[in-house]
Amino acid sequence: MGDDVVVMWFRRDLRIGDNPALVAAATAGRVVPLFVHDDVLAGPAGANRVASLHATLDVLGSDLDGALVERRGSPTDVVPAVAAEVGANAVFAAADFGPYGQRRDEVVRQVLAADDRELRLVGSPYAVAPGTLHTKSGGPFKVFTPYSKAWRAQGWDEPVAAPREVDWVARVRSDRRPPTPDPEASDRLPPAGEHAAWVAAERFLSDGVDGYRDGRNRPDLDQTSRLSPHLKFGTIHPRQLLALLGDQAGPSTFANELAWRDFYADVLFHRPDTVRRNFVDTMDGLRWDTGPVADERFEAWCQGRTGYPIVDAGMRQLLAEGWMHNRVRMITASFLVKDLHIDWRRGAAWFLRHLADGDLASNTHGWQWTAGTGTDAAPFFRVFNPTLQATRFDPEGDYVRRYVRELRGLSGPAVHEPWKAVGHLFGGDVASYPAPIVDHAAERDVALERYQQR
DNA sequence: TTTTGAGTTGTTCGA
DNA sequence: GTCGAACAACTCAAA
Repeated sequence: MGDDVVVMWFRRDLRIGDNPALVAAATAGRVVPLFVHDDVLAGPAGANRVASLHATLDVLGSDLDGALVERRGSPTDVVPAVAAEVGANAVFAAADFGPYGQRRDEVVRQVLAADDRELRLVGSPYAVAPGTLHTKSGGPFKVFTPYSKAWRAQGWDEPVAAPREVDWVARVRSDRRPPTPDPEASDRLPPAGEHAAWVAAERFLSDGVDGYRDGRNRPDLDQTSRLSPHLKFGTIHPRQLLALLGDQAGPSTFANELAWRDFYADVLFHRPDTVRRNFVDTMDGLRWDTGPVADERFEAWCQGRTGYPIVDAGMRQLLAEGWMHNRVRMITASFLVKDLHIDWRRGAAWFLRHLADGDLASNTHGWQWTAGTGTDAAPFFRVFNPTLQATRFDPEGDYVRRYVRELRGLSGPAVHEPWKAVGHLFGGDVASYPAPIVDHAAERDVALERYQQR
């Protein structure tokens, strides 16, 4: 380590342990740790994700003894400016494979190069980086199962230790952070930062992972990993989780979920257009409802007032916590697309805004899967029945009662079908709950017809 | 080139 | 209540 100064540009890898870019930076010289608040990325981020980001940066900042530099602006201006300001000959970062990140990094690379500085991308937020795996004929995978086999065969690196000593450059100026849309949002979110990620990971892997395969589908139970916000901000890396799983990683359902994350990142990397466009263009003729009635229904869905308790519970959990149980994400998404016939893009945008863990690749392709426009487009006749899903996965109705206060007077699974209850027998609150805004059986037929006609 | 088997997460119907 | 079949037919991945 000489007198050289380098910049470590943190993006979505907000941790010190197992951070290959940081190791490379620390080896190259004295390090200026930088985070750039980019208004382009902040635009679609709602209060929950902004609060989650700020809380994560607070922890990282204190872990770095206050050396973290936060600037606001476009990274294509800010990163070269900071590099020039501190006299850095190189900027280190983990690669970003998203559509915007790819364009941004290419511009940053060029601007830096014009000043004889280097952008060095080391590592990625994935166990297997997008673009790595190919079918035998050389193309990208479009089906998950063969991808996951190649993914396991590929394997992943061991985690790297945190650099023993980093010579952080102190006292570089920071900008004021952009304002938080909702200052109270952080009170509703789980603890952020690298240490909290480890606590969550060890809790889950020591006593949760066994019940995960079946329990993860039960929103009334707490049997998911709750690691998605940490994976989103990189306070933990999937490679670290796979190492903790050890020999169990092979068959485990949880490792499979990590493979899904990598798969969708790979799909988006090869098809950046699918943020807006259908992955399968044979679905482009699908007719979506628009206009005032559709807008009113969309609003009812957003606010959790559709009259279908499991849907409303999920949508209210999203607003309250910036997180929704995965099974319920599928139920609510299916309801928007198949029962309300509203374009998956509107639902995807709403989710991305309000989810603290909102990830472009997983969110986009999760929605496309539900809409039947994405990978595995064939079984388009798969329409979730919200009441059947509710009774199957929230058998006692505990999840619904947690988020839909009006229905707390209904006990057991009766809460899933309030239209069968006689309001006055169960106290006044049930009467204030909306009647179903559409009839599922009828809308199911409409959806099937549209999918056939397209 | 052709063939073959398979594809996250489902629902409904009828026996 | 439980079970298997049908749903409609397409595309992918590998042999």
